[in-house]
Amino acid sequence: MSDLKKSLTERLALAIEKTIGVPPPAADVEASFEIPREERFGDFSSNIALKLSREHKRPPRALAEDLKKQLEEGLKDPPLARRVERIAVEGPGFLNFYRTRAEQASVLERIEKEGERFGRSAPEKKKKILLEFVSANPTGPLTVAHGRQAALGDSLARILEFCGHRVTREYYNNDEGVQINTLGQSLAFRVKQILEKDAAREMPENYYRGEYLVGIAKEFIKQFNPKPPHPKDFEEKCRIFARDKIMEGIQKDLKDFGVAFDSYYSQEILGKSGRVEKTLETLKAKGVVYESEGALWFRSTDFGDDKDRVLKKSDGSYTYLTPDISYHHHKFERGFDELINILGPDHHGYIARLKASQEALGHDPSRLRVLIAQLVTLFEGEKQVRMSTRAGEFVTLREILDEVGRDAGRFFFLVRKFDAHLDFDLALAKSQTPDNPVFYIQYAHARIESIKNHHRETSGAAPSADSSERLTNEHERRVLRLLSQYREVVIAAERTLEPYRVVAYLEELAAAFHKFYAENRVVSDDAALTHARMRLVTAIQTVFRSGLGLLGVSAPLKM
RNA sequence: GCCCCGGUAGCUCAAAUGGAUAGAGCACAGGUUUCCUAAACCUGCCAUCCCAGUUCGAUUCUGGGCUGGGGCACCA
Repeated sequence: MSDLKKSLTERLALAIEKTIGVPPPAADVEASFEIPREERFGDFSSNIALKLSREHKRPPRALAEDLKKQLEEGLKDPPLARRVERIAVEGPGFLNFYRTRAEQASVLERIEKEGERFGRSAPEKKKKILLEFVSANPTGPLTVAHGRQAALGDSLARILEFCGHRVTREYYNNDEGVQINTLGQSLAFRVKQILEKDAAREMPENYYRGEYLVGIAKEFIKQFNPKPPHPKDFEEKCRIFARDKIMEGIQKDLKDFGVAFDSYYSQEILGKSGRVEKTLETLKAKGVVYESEGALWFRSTDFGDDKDRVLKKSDGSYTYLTPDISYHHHKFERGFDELINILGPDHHGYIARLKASQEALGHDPSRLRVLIAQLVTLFEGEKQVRMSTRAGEFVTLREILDEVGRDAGRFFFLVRKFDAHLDFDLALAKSQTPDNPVFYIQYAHARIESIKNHHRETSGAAPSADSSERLTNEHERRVLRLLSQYREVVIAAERTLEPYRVVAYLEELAAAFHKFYAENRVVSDDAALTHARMRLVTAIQTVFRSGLGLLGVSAPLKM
């Protein structure tokens, strides 16, 4: 909350007390403030009169007028003096606050002073957060779906860090289990296929059929020179080889996508640590585990799940859930205040049981937040690009990187809120035209750099006086207003865990800048005006750099 | 059948805990450059799935319907 908003909140609370006799809850007053959608409704707006009118049986406009009178008393003195120009009652009973010009322009000073830290705010509570994302099984290359999760997770981490939290980016590596075994068998099959020229044999339905295993098979042959008949450990060798090769590829893709994990948490190591058994014992001790039909069950229905879940199958092996429970238990034990998981839509049924398990273990389930990133549909212009994992064909993250590059890729993955389906138009992302929002924003940033260069070459000394009061036309006011909203946007993105808010903001700022630029010369004969406008565009550039940084998109100086 | 996410302009999406005349971009039609990058700008056109309810006020909340996607394992 900005200090002006805070002062207004306090003043308004006092005014309410004087007008209706009782002090209102501070939270209600604060919540009544918003930044109006439209500029003509002022810089801040409160709907408190509308809210109070029912309870106090007074028409909202009349009530608002009374509050306005009380508030106007305070405009002559600090902290509101020279900051609030006027207060108006508008619409059905909104109280609208209009800042003075000096106050509007004061954001420039703040940006100059704070630089890239501008927009940061001290969180109410600084949290230690574990953000788990991607966590794709190392059975094949990363797909577009993982791309979205990677972009989302990394950007979220940047936003949370910007807001003062400590974030650990973690990848849970499912490096053992049924799927990895199948992967090993699939590679063994491919190797034999090559060595024994046995291409006619049908690959079993459940095997990983993607072409990428053929390449890995060739590498395997080159390295080990295996000869039939294959020894007993052949398949095991294949399993390890395939798994590790694929994981290498995944890590390379992530690196090239600009996503760096702080840690990779191995399911295999977890299994060997004895932690899973310990967690199971803990659950047993809590009395939430029972035996039935030869299997071991978790009574998750006690914690709001639809049905109870099997922990240990009747064949003695664990389900996927069991080590995962242990893993999340360990996350809490490692001292994180909050856990955030980003999962694909196929996992949504999984959330309830995972939360149930953590509650059973004595953790507050609300400290585990699971974000479901909805599916991505690829388009090439109008035409949908079909993906089918089963046939072993899918569009990979690598292809996105090769086709549209890192910046456009990341940007387009972030452009919608994560719980909405995403249409990703490859043709648009590739295009270098004004319809492409990435270029639109980056171009604005580069254009400002160009103005700065021009200014450096043509202008002499800067005027000493503060000339920001010269920024009065509609474009300049619009930009100033947007700049002062940046902080609120970042805070909203932090609260909702939605980076797309930053995207939308940057698009708006870019539009405002381009419009300003089209109508106004920055560098002119008027030294004071030039100075003021240089400050303005420099401030815009700072915010672009900051905002693009939160998305993990570069801010080029030249295009 | 149950659960989750959706349904807003021709298309893709916004809209703060229920607020003011529902905003953008694309597409379409037209226009703008002696000047800091035309990768830009300007003008015009077009919308809340349906039916009730709550409310001073509903895209937002409630109920019912229609509709798109995903999920409902001793798979991972």
